[in-house]
Amino acid sequence: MYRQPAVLPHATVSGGWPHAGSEIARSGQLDALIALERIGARMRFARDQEIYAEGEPGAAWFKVVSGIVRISKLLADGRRHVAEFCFAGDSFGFERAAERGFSAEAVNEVTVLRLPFAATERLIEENPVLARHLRDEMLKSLDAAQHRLLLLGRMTACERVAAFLLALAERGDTRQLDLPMSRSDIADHLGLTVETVCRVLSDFKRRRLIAAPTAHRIELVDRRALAAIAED
Amino acid sequence: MYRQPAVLPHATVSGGWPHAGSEIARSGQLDALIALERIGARMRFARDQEIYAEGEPGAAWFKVVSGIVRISKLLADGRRHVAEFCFAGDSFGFERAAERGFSAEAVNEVTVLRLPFAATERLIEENPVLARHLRDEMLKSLDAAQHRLLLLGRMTACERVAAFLLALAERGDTRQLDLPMSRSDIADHLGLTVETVCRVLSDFKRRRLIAAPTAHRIELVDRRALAAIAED
DNA sequence: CGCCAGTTTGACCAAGATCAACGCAAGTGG
DNA sequence: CCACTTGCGTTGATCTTGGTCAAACTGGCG
Repeated sequence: MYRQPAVLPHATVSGGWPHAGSEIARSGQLDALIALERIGARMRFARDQEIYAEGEPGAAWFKVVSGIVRISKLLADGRRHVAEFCFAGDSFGFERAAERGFSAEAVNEVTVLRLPFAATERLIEENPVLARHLRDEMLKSLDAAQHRLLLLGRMTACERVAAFLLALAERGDTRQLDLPMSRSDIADHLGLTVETVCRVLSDFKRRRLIAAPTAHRIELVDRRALAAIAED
Repeated sequence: MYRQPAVLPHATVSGGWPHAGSEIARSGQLDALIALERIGARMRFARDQEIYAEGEPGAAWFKVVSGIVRISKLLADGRRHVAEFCFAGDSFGFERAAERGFSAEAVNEVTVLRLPFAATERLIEENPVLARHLRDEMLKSLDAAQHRLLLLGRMTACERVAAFLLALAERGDTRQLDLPMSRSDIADHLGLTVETVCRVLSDFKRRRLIAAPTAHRIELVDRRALAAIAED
């Protein structure tokens, strides 16, 4: 559901198409990242600050350097939909339409690399490795979206929450994970209500699958059982 | 949610990045399609025949020439998830993983263009327009997936069915549309059960929003009302 | 200390799932 | 040509999951 953990400068990026993680192209991919670093501008955003808004023209795509970015959309009647949480190494904002269909906000303190479309386009002409890297990023997003489609279309509340926790754990890699996002962020991401998310978490606590010292720090006690719930 | 209608040889394809439909690149895009036609193999599939299976290695991507392709996945416990219906002009099967995560089957009589990854890779080197075309196809898929994420995450059964009908209508373009796929295909695509799909359709009939001479042919009587239900 | 936003819990409700018939049209075989 | 089967589609009765509404709790922070 979520992409590999990767800190930007030393990112483990995937190679050829369609195989991920091949060794051959790795150095080339690193070149691509260095090239991007040259045309990109680093920017910092504070908690809940807007990186771009729905409806804006949109002249650049982004790469998360650190922190978490929330890609979301507000419906007319107030319902909100959080399409994605982007972690360090993830790319976002390469949408097709002339106007942005979603807004991007910082969940916590965030640093991103802003990459203008025009400069990227130029860079691609002379650097085919970058084109491949970009394609790979899109495929990662696509994969993630497909996985989430399954989650939202066919899984129960428990399954969704379990899958969410496990996905986060795969990034943070430790069994102690912190969720900087609010419960309603999580709910809007999983297609549930705040109350349901709370109840499922409480249920997991009662069943000793997780422990929660604070609301935003969760320990995965019985990872195997969680995996069994999330299955697939 | 769904891409523009497009018959392959005369396809209206979109241009630069990220703007869709720009006139400038159209002829170039046509070149790309002609180039693809050269490396691609046309294949026919009968109703319910498998184009590729979940777990297969996957050495090619595809473009639908005619007919409808169903991209789906079967869960361990029997639940099924239909990720996408692909219509003439749509591309599918460019997944990142070494193994296919979904299977592709023909919904009705289907013709596809099979495009091996290796040959595509080679063609891209010498034909940057193709690279752009491919990127565009991926962005289309991504857009579609995002839209469906919203649908599955936040919309009611009525809203889903209305949106589905309208999306189909935009492709077929007439008010008379036929749904060659079964009710359970539709249900598994919308994250509902067969019964719910039936009930909603019956409800729409009762409210004179649609008429249904047969189960697989539906007339949109009050498109405006349907649009109001689907909203957004 | 008291306020405020976010979190948690409980009581109740409704949308949609499940279970069970039934209808209907297209085969199939006698 | 007609009984019989088979696979969808439709409808109804009932149940469950998760949503809604409301209230209590918690932890920062002025």
